[in-house]
Amino acid sequence: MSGAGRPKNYDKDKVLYAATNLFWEKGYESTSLEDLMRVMDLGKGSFYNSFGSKRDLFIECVRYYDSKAIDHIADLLANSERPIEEIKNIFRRCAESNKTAHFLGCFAGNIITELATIDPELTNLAKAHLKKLEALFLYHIKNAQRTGDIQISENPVFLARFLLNLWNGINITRRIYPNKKELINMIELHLTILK
Amino acid sequence: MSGAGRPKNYDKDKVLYAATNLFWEKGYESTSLEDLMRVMDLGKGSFYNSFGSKRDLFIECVRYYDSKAIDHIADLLANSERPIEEIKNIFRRCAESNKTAHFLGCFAGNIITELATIDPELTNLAKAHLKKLEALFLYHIKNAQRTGDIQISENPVFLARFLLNLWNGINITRRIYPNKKELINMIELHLTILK
DNA sequence: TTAATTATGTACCATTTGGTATATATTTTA
DNA sequence: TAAAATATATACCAAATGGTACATAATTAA
Repeated sequence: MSGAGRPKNYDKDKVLYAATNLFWEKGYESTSLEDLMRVMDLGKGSFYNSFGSKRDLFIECVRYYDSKAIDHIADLLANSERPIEEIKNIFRRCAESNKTAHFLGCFAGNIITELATIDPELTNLAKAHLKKLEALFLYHIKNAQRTGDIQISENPVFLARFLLNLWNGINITRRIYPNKKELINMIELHLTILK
Repeated sequence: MSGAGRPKNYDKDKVLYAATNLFWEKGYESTSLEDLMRVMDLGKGSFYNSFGSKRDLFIECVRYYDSKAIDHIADLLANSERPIEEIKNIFRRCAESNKTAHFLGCFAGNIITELATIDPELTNLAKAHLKKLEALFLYHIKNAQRTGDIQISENPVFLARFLLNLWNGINITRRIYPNKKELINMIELHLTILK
């Protein structure tokens, strides 16, 4: 099935997941190869044979995260009877995160902030992710305006970007105020626009 | 005037300014001592004699930036006849930044994002800065509600945090859409709340 | 059963990192 | 003018960095 040669001794999905979580926690530069090899449980030989370089692995991790996260949210919204309410609940659940999740923030937002002036290619991967998120918002806002689920007649492009900015803002604000009490009212105030 | 000993050969304000700009551009970890010594035009001897360590210098830079930036905005608002309009204009001017400013973003937001899970002490300096910014918003929102300059009766604490989140969101959104056209409508949509 | 193929473990490496030690230079104070 | 005090320049350093070379192990195809 998988051709000749010694078989891989690890589960690709598992090591990618582990690496992604580490990059998420520490950022790109502050994650060392030693760290990566430890959490992936891989030796140097396997690491470089399989992933080429730290940078290549990072790219794979971002793509891995991108597809998983976007698929998840797309499914959530596609299977909801009131997608706008589901979008609102996604933001509300942000406020209810535990401390760890608050301090981790959004993987894509973190990458953009760390690498904006340092590595445009890596930054673009993260930008593309957030643009997909915005596109999901836009799609469901347009639908809701058409079906009458929301009454606001504002340009849906602006509304989607408004939500993207709420998302991005929370990524920083949640580190300053890592608890529901301090976040939820600010978030609800944003959501009053979507009606 | 300044006691015995060989006098310093550099302007403290200038080297601090140069170091701050470099940290702003590259972040904490990605800024090397070599980089710092170059932009500060200092040798190793002077560097360590005067600033102790890279980390100590960073702390000085954040404090330096914090006081300058907060003083500037506080003055702007204190000297305005309609502080709420001035706040709105601050956000509008964000949208009008040049590409460089868009990619640099907010120094404090960048620090929080890079160091949230890595260095709580450094992160706290940046958090304190953004809390001061929020406090300025709050002060002038309360005033405007009292004088009738704005009519909205929403809890001013929530309104101030709403603006803080707009600020934080722009820090990331501006990297994705680094131009006025793509930012201004989203920003204006936020500002419609403040009336 | 042997050759081809792929994975793994290990020893090694050049570069860069933040930092120290120390000799020397320049100033003020006594 | 000598001593004390501070600044600067330079040589040096240990540790960590990402990465390579290569021998060996494990599998399949011929």
